[in-house]
Amino acid sequence: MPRNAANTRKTIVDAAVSLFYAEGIRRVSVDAVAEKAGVTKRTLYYHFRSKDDLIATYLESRDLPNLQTFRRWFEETDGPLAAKVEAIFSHLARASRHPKWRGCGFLRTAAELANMPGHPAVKAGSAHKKRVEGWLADEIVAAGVANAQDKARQVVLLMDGAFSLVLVHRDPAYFEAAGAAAASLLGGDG
Amino acid sequence: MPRNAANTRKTIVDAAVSLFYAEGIRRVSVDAVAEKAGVTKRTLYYHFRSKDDLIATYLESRDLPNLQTFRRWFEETDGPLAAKVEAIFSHLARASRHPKWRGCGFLRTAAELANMPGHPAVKAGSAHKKRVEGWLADEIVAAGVANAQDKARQVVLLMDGAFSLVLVHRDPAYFEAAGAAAASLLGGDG
DNA sequence: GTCTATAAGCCGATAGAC
DNA sequence: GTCTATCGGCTTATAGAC
Repeated sequence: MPRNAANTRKTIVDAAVSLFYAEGIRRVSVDAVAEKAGVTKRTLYYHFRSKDDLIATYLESRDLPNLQTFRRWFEETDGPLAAKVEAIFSHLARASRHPKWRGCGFLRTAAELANMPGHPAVKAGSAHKKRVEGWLADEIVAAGVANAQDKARQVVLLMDGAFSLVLVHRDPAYFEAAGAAAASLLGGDG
Repeated sequence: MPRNAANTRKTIVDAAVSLFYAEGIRRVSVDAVAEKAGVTKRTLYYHFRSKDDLIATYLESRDLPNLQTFRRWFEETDGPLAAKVEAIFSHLARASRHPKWRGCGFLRTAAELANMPGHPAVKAGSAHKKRVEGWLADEIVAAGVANAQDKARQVVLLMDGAFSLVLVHRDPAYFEAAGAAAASLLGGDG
């Protein structure tokens, strides 16, 4: 594959994704991203205005892939709505057992940038979370369940609560408990 | 008040609490904490082994005060269990409107230290969250509601989900929605 | 126990060559 | 568009005086 500009840019973003997720955005230096991408820092600054720009690009690059993963887990599961939603939580529980799991990159970035509410990366996180909530609402409507907006919001509250508490306690049981609660409110026990 | 050792130590911890919560633990330097406390860096390092030690002390110092605030909000509210628990969420929604609000310090620290699971500060956060969950379970038992453990866990999932999503979206409505959901599962609508 | 001073290295960002 | 080289400043932590 020829090394053109778009290609180099993607290589840098991939390196940023890997390092920022693994170690946190403040802990990872621009030098480290450049080295991992196999380019010099000067090249990195040719493609990105600043480290903040790179951080925002990192999260924007994860929006669609993460949403698609949720959709796939949902669609691959047979049964009623409650079972399909609960399957998302079961997959997250399994993922959280992996030694490289570090919680939700969007939430962790918002936590690291809590003193900069208007930061583009925080906005990217907000947009992603809204997209997930909106998609869930659409699926709940499609399943003919009432109060879809309220229920979608409760599901994402449980999901992001589990992301946070599993990160704190390192105990996947919080994903299981959240999944059971989500299934229950979607009529999974009826 | 005489400036003795315990006094100096407390002054340093107070400065750390204020700065670490406002700006994040990685963003705040030891120099900044020492300056805010009105001591030199050498004095700070006399009282604390390292910055990590100071970070852990910061969170440990917030365990009891935060729990006591929750208890007070709960006890000051008249009515059934569901209303008393929902009041906690209403107070959090109000607090989150303050311009200096930055989410939950325990969750934000766990997010910043996600690559160091055994860090003493993360353990302090885990202990605090367990204490809140345990206290809620006790109150649910005392109110004679069934499945107290499961319900306490669902309440903390909703609460920490709201902490996270209000930080991302800067929208207190997530605290209100979480409070309504918590009240509902505790029989508030029955 | 608190001070002044500084070590030793990493940080984000830039200059200028080609 | 990518390179080599480096700036000025900030970082955690320590040495030695009193």
